[in-house]
Amino acid sequence: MGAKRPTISDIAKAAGVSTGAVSYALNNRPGVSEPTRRRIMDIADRLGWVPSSAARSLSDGRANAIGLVVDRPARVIGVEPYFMQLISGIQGALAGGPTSLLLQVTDNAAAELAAYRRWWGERRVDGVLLVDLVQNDPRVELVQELRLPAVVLGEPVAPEVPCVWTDDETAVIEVLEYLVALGHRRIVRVAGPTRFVHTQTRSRAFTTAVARLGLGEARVVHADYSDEAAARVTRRVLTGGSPPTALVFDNDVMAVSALGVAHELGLSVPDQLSLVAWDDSALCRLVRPALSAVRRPIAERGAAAVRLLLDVIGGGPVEQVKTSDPELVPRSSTGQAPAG
Amino acid sequence: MGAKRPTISDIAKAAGVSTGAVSYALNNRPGVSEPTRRRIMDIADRLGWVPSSAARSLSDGRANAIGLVVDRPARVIGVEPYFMQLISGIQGALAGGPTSLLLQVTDNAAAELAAYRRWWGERRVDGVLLVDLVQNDPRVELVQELRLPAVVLGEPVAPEVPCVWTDDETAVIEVLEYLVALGHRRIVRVAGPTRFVHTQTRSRAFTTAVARLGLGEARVVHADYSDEAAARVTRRVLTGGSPPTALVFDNDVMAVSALGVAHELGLSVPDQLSLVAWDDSALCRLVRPALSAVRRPIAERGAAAVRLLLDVIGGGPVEQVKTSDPELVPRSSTGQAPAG
DNA sequence: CATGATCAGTTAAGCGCTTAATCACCCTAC
DNA sequence: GTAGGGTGATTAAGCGCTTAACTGATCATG
Repeated sequence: MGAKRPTISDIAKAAGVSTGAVSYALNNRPGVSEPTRRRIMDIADRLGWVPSSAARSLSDGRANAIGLVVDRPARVIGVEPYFMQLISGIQGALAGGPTSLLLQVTDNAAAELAAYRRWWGERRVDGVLLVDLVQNDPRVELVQELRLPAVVLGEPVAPEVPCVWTDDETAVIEVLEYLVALGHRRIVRVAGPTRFVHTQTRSRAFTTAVARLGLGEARVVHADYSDEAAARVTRRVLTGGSPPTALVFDNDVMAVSALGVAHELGLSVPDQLSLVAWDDSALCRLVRPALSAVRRPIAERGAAAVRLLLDVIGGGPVEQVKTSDPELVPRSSTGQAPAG
Repeated sequence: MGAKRPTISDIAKAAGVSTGAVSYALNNRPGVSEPTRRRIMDIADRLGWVPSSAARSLSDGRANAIGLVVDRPARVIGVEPYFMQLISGIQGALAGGPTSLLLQVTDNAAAELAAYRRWWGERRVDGVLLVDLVQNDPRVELVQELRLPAVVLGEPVAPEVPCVWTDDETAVIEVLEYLVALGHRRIVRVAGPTRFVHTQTRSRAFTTAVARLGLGEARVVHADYSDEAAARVTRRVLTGGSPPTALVFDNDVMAVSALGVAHELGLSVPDQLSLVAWDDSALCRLVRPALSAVRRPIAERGAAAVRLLLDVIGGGPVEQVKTSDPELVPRSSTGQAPAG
């Protein structure tokens, strides 16, 4: 009916006890007899009582919320399935609990820092999730300075920072070995921006593996995850000297974009050119030929990060959690290297 | 440095005034002299003071947050650029202000209702955004019962419910006329689930226009926005009796999926089959042939909805805001109908 | 039978902020 | 000289909940 929200004192009145007793009862703490507790509980949910988060936060200092800020231009974020999958995973781990997710999308790093600082100041969140770490990331410094519980989604940065990571290096190697087995020797990696730590990690793994496999000099080019940049870079690589027979991308959007470029250049995929996407998604399945991709457990990462964060907030130990390994899903965009 | 968050009483102490004075000063209300106000302000931001949202909510009853719950299966949500664009728009309108966005992704309607109810009970949000309305939507009833300010993103449902809507009907007509001009007469609409109001709105417009243009009986088939369902439905339609020469989809993912099916059936797009997507996105640009699409101002909708919601929360009048019109972006997936 | 324990509650302070009510001045006006 | 009127502040109550400290019983124990 009306818009009156019952408070514990309404319950207290109805039960003929003090508000203190009600609080103890509802929080399952000792101090009230079993029958009284039951009576209070009954009244509480007959009245449809829900604790006021503001009052709770104010008195116990916990916000029952965690924050995520995503700093990628709107242009990119719309296309990439990555974040929505991540958010799905996060919600999965949050479901049922008292904790909510505060989301912010910004388009510059300064705004992101400001958001974290504001949330902290307002005591709006108990902790935050950090994604897309860059070298010497100022956010890491910030959360440490503020003593704001945080979990890094990506790769271990320092032993005192909890994180959830995925073994990308092994996956890079697996992809390379797979391509080499198909006869490819000129393989170019189309990576994301250099500043991201995960870009560097993968590039390092790539370079090392290329050397180990005796493929000559490793070639890595960079784009910004957008289809436009990827198209530009791919076009240049494919029309330059000693063009590669296989391309490995850092996300799915860029790989799909490259498919268009190949088409435009009259290169048949996979007969003349093989393509591998990172981050499998419906996108990869949807296009023709369907893209071979490295599937990472994105939702799992999100869920694990949330669990870890809630742990850390609860005073648990700092851990570095490893997710299940990425796996290569071969589809129709990879095949034998062209002869000669 | 440390993790001590200053409160107004710290400021009061430093300024040698009462906390009341500090509060008046920081909120720009009368009751303090200009010099004192300035002094207080200075101290406040030297100390890096940020108001505690919990304390504020508790005392003034406002949460400074709005909520959005999206109820689509994780499988679908990851692919569709729609929501991320919507969220971008929402954030744009929120940026700079004191209001944050609380997001929840669920996979069933009951959980969605529960989320709204909980947020209301916890006084966590000042208002909510409602998307994907269905016929006689229980959420509308709920927010009215709770007197929870809400803005519907979609179509007007009732005069007392504020909403932001886009003129889909005209767009449907425009698309049809465009296709008819290209010589198409057998046009099938591949729609989203019937339960959504916007599906019905578009279907009605489609049926009416088909009749008016003398195209015989209107054909509408339904899928659930996913690529799998779209592929299934498209396959059936294209291999059935009197196959259409043009298909109009209710989102981008389904259209892309249909492109794959056409390929699989050896139908050349656009020579033998024309395809139109709803909701333009990078997806449409990325595939070959690039998809003709109806572009809707998604981010604009989000931003307008937020502005309206903040208005309503502030006690403003209930309005029905119309966004700019959708526009057809012709690309390579539409062409002359095949002869005969 | 006095002495602790134990149990079931109550009281009241406090979390950080807003705001109505009050107060102490100083200034005009009659 | 005193009533009235602004200013520029202070006081204190209250928002809804948690929790340490306290109160009164009831009950076993030496």
